[in-house]
Amino acid sequence: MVEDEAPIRDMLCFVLEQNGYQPHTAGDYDSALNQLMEPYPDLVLLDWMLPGGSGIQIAKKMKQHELTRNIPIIMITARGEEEDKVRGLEVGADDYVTKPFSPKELMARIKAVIRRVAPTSLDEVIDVQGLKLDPVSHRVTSNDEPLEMGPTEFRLLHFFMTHPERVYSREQLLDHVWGTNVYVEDRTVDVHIRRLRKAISLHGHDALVQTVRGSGYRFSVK
Amino acid sequence: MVEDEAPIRDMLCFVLEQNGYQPHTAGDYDSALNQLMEPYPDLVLLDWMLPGGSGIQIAKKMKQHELTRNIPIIMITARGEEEDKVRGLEVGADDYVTKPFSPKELMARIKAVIRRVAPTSLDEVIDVQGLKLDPVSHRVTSNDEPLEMGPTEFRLLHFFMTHPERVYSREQLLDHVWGTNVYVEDRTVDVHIRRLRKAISLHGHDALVQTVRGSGYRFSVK
DNA sequence: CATTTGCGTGACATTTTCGTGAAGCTTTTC
DNA sequence: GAAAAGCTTCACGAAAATGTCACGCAAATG
Repeated sequence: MVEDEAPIRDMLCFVLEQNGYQPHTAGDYDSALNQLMEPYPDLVLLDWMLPGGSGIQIAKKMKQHELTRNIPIIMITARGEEEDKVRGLEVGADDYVTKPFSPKELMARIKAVIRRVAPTSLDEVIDVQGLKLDPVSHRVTSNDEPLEMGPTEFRLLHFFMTHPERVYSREQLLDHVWGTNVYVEDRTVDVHIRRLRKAISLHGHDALVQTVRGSGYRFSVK
Repeated sequence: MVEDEAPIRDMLCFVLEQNGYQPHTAGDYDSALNQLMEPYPDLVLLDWMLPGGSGIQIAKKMKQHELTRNIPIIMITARGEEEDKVRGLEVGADDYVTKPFSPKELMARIKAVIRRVAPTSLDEVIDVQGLKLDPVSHRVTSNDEPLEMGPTEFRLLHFFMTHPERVYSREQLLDHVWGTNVYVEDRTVDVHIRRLRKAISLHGHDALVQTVRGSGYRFSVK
């Protein structure tokens, strides 16, 4: 949370902790950028009205660097500051709340953004019915037997396992797994889906990658 | 979407369809007003710079009539036209975007407006008497038992469940579920209605899809 | 009650979509 | 710098989905 006024910081911290989050705060530009890498946040609450107008600077910096580009941003604007909203959304903020806002509204937006962007937390071993993926060691096992796959298949599986129970079109998968602004044919996804299925088919785990005809693919336990 | 320039219309249509919306377009005042009632839109994207300054006229007309008063409006303005923005918000626009705008910004605003106006019905599981539809995972269950159906039947059911207790003619259903400018026979709807009923008949949920003789179909709990 | 109108239903041809193997090219590895 | 591995595209066949029609039944009409 980047917010220069201490009372508001405290209030927000209280609300966030009440809801099970672990807020880290920053009051100015430098402090905010320092905390981007350590501790790496799941979401940034960014006050747009920082002294010196540095809110937009922070957002821009985040979008420039690979590691912080995908951290979702919710910006906090004052009512009526329409220009700020426009610029914020242009820069890539995912959502915004307008001061004054109710804690309930803020929580709803945080949950919505996190659910959309990163349903599962990072850097922990993900286990779905014995199919385990370790983002740190870059290993995948099926009932503790090691599996082999290419880099793209690994990223694809990682994305799927952190975003389960949700349909993604081929273009969305290209955006999330390949990266934005990559000109690759839609159907290329099919081939990697096939390779991924083949790679994790050992104990029938290929059934987790499901085709949703006309829409895309889904990673699901059901 | 009311926009007089065809290239921009096409671009916006493309973006909207990519994001799962079903845009209907109008290029002028008359065409726009005609489409307000049929097909009844969930949201109006209104270009403020229509020839003859008729953008504001459309907004005024909408606010005068009972049935169109509550349809949210997002207006599209040129950068710097502050007076237009002020007048637009006075007349009752819910939000605005400034040309040129990024697709991401437009989508964020559309979602924000829809969420504010109709908190439910977006990305949430819809449950009608045990018949559940999850727009995110693209799943339908009847008393928690999974149901199978084709893409068209899914879209049809999704439309029905978000617009219950209201009769729709075959042509209206074609507009909303198939999309504009599709030349398909009216009677084709019958067949898909039948397939939908069959698909959700597990626990008698087919009774929710009702025939209104001479008028069309209705999704209703009564 | 006879007729007309509107709707349900099964079948079928066509189109769309997806899985799959192979080939060519690029990147990485040793 | 050569070999291996990986990525992308293409082509083809299989499967699913779609649109249309014909027929029969049921509801409205008068």
